[in-house]
Amino acid sequence: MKKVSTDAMEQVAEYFRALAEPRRLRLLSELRQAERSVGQLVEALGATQSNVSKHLEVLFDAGLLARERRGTSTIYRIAEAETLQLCDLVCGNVARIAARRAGRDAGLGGG
Amino acid sequence: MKKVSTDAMEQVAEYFRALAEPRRLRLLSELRQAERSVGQLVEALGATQSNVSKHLEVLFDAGLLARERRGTSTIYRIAEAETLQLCDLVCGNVARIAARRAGRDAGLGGG
DNA sequence: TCTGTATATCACTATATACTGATACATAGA
DNA sequence: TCTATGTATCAGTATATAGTGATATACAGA
Repeated sequence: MKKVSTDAMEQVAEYFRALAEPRRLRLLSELRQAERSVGQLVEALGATQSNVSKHLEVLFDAGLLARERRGTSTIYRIAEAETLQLCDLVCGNVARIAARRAGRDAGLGGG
Repeated sequence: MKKVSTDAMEQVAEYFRALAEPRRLRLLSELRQAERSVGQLVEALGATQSNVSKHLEVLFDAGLLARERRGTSTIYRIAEAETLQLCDLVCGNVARIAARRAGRDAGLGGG
């Protein structure tokens, strides 16, 4: 009888929304390897500094990233290991869905 | 050295985007218990038929739901068990982030 | 075919947000 | 203080999408 409140539903939706942008996934992918400064991430993505900064803010606000100042730089890193676990799970789901579709398109799965 | 393509990144983002709406999470929550017709879901959510139908379409397009016609009704169900696993993982993450914030607000975590 | 029911889609409005260039803010060094 | 560098934020535009009521489509029964 586990009932999920509307408020919790909104928080979960916000969490997903933070992950619902290719650029932000790129940022997580970069940070997966090691912590990085904003400048390094701008370099890696080839986007504007303003844009990267804003995306980092969204991920930080959602609780996905942690940050720390070192001199004039801000260093970002992934806040929790579970975030990566989530990305892996989703990648698996997406791959499976793509495979299912491919099978259907080829007429293998039957309908 | 696992490199993720931009195309895959967009697909994953689309997957997350499908989950980034409270109403769609409500729909998944309903369908978690059992398969349902559109009408039943309209009743359960108290939303308009047009709105529910559109959200179901988004979830279906993202590969999260399966559907089947029975007479004049369309019956929707969750396509894969992994989808629920994902929601559970995210709920855990959100709860942990909320707890971390609460601790910080109360000045327990130190900064 | 005609009627009723269930669902999907259309036309439209309102809102959110991704993006950019310019600018403000913060820190380091001379 | 002045200059340089790194980051965050502002102002403005373009686009995506959530929401609605109205309408089209699909099926069941008489």
